[in-house]
Amino acid sequence: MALTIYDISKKAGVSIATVSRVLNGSENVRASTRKKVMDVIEEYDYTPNAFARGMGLHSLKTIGILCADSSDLFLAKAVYLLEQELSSNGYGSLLCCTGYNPDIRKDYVNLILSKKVDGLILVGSNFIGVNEEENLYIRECSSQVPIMLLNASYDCPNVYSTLCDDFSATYEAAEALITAGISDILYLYGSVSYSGEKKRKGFLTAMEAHRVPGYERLICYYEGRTDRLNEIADFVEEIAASGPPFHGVIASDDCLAVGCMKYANRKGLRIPEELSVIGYNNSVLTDCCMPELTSIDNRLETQTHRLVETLIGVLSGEEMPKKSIFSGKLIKRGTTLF
Amino acid sequence: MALTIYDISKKAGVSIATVSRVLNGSENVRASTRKKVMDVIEEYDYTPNAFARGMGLHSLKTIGILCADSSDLFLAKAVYLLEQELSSNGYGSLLCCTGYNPDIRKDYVNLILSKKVDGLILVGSNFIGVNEEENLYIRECSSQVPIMLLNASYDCPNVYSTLCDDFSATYEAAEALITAGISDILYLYGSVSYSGEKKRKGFLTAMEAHRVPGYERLICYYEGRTDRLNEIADFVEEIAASGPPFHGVIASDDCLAVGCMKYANRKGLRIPEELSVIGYNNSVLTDCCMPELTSIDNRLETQTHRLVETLIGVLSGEEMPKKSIFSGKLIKRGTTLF
DNA sequence: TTGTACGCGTTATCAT
DNA sequence: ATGATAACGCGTACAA
Repeated sequence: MALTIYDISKKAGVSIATVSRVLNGSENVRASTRKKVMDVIEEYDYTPNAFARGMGLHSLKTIGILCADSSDLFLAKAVYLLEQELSSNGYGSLLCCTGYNPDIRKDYVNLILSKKVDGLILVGSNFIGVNEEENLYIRECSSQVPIMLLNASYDCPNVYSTLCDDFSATYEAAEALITAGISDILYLYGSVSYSGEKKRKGFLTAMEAHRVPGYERLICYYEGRTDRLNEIADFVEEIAASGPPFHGVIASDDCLAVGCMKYANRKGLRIPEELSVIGYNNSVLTDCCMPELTSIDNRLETQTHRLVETLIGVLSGEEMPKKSIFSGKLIKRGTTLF
Repeated sequence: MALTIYDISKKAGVSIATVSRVLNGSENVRASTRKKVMDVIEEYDYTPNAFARGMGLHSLKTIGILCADSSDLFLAKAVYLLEQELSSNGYGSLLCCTGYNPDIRKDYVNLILSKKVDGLILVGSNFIGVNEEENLYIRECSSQVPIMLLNASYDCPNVYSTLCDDFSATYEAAEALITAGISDILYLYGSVSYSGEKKRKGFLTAMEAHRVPGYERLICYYEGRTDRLNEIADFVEEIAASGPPFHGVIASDDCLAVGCMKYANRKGLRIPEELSVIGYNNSVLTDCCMPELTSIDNRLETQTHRLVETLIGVLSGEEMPKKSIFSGKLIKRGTTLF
């Protein structure tokens, strides 16, 4: 059986209150007493019982991390970085993968909240729907613990957002293609989430600004799983067969972009001479295809760092910015002419 | 302030013991009483305090998941699958990424153990070192909670292993290449872990069995990060420049294999005509390169399912197999001639 | 500076 | 079937 604070207090010849004070770094302990207690603690390798401690402190120093699918390249990296940041701040990470069905999100949130986490991080913009009523569950739970949004934004007390300016990043990517002489651009997206909509609007705003006619017909939504590259290629092949021609592609995700490259490869289209491709997320996939994929970097490391920094601040009772926005960056590689 | 079990018992006009019985699905409650209590619980949306509950049950129904880096393709998928399995068994997942430095592993284990998890899953074979003393920390902590190894094996009470027969899988891959007429094979590996050594031995045993001369010079260890594909390509380029020629590659990881493909691409080598490549893990990377990568599937889904099944059994006090071994499978794609 | 005593919300044990 | 009560291990007023 593990030792309790009572055992330690007895062995050290002090009261449990003193042991507790030593444990929690209180100033009001004589140095000699502290040492006496510390010696016993170390001798017996004593660790306070986490449950009892959680009960007293109303916290186990644990943050809930919710994401749709932690095996997704982008989300996996985000989860990893968050865990690292939290860990170095003394917090544990309770991971929970919800899948992409928005209807059951609420259940997962309640589940993880029932575990008494100190805060909640929602990773990925698919936690924020387009219409208000989808997001009510967030408003509800924000009364219990601070909610941190990564790659999304929602205006609500006790909800903090960290995100990339996906609108501008996509706008600039589209503009770069147009400037390079390519204005028949396929815009391929795979989710209608918060950031997904920002990207799409960035694209169509750029097309409007440059008065590109008929661009709407080349805005296509791919519903399937983004890790099925061949199915993505099939999808693009259908578009190419039935829709207007295109010589550029902007995808809302690197996977979709690589899927396009597979399509091009099947058709013998040369990249970037006959087809320019721009992805999103600047993931490891950008390196593994030939030529290497031009992609938009959303500064995930910067975002996760800031997010956790903000969270720790909130938990310490400090006033923190409700929204932190970073700008994305187009990383130019071999799939574009510029 | 959240309601307590006392509040509920008062409102329902019963004792806290009865409320607790209802909560925990005890049989010894009259149906009418149960309904009465349930109504109050639902009306006030009562949830038991997790800390107090943990204290009573000595468990918060949480499993610790340790892995080196959850953003690694293979590990990320493993973590995801484990979380799903655990979740559907009513367990939460406390994730902790340790990095690849074995010296600090022990600290992480103690840290996560101090959070009172019910069990520990060590994901990836790099938790098991080649010499016994490296693994002592596992022996120590196995007295506290059951330890589950994914993709590794270690003989010790209360430690359970689930793994793929990497030796045979690699042996067969090497044999397949040799049978296809390619016996000058570069074996590229990136870790000296438990499974890493099994793979390597599978390779060299196959080479011995087929009496391939001088194969040792083509067994190469890449020390860098496996997500730096261009650096891998640089590394292979050096080997090609200074070492004996090779017309086949077997890599211990898909990333390394794709790195080789990048090298081939730089040199204008045709795949598979001039260079055959076989990867390991059958990850999404196999699809994103051209041609698609032949790879060894280690049946991760099967493994994670069995691992959690075993863990749940152990936690329920059942007798469970100490070791579950599945056979790998060579998934043939475009980077090999067969 | 140190100790006592209580509260935290459960589950478990023993009566009834 | 139900209730009263004792742990569980720790933090913390409050007292000394």
